[in-house]
Amino acid sequence: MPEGHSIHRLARQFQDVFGGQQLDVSSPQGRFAAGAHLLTGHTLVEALAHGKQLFLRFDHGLYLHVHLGLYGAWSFGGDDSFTGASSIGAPRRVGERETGKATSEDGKGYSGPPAPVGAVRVRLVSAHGWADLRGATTCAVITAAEAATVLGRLGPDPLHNKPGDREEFIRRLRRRKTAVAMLLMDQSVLAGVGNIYRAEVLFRQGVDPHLPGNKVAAAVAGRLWDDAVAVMSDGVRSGRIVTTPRALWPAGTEVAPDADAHYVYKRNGLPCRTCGTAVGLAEMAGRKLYWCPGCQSS
DNA sequence: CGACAATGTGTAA
DNA sequence: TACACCTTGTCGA
Repeated sequence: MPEGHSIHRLARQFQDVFGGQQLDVSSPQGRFAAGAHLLTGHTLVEALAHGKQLFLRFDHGLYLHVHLGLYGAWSFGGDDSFTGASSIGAPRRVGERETGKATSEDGKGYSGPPAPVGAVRVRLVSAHGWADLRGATTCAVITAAEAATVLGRLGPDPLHNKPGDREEFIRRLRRRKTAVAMLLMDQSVLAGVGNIYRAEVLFRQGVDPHLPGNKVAAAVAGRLWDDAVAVMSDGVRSGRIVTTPRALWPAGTEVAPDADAHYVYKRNGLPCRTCGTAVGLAEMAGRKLYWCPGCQSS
């Protein structure tokens, strides 16, 4: 999935290209036909992200709630005014794999959305462009009260970093005996972090992933939060997860090659970029955990 | 072409 | 702990 940075980019994208506009909502695939009927003809007032949850609020008080899950994605297209409204560089796709690649119906020749390709759960159409949702794990029309319930289950989001969030994260992490690597993926402890960010932040802070939450020093927990803020904010800017510094990329390179973008994620068996120890791989609660046994021991 | 894995989560056993 | 969800890119035959 799309970790939290992708969802925050999506919220900005929806606000930019559809905010204040009346939308035609449909479900070409059919599975969301009832929900689409509740929203169509209404105006998008606000797009919100918290962690990996996305909420689109409409003028009659109902919300479209979307969670992309493991492989959901939104794709976009439209005329020049639609593309120009986007503040995130108008990617044609935001989700499991972002791409800036233009599609054939883009730009000057735009004459409405293309025929749906594949299983399009939701299609939003404005006067100037469209958005298609595929593969989401959650897609529902909910009330304000229901949205509040979803938000209430989530921990602080490093991409909001509101006053008190840092302390709240430290409290939630340190009151549990579960391994810190599990807790960083627990959305009620920290909202928006997924498998890549958890591995990379633990490495960058030299924290043993197996250390119980209640054994993580408060200062160390604070550094985990601060690093998540830094690295995820960068992800919102670039649309990619890059956790290595430029010094580790080939000389003269401005953009990190995929092979050099991470310290440990999917680098099992390869030498640690810092100490040379082979990067480890373990299965933890059904997810792959990558770490450096040399740099991250306690 | 089929098999499989993937930035995730909810539910059942 | 297992698997259901049900899309897409990648890799091997």
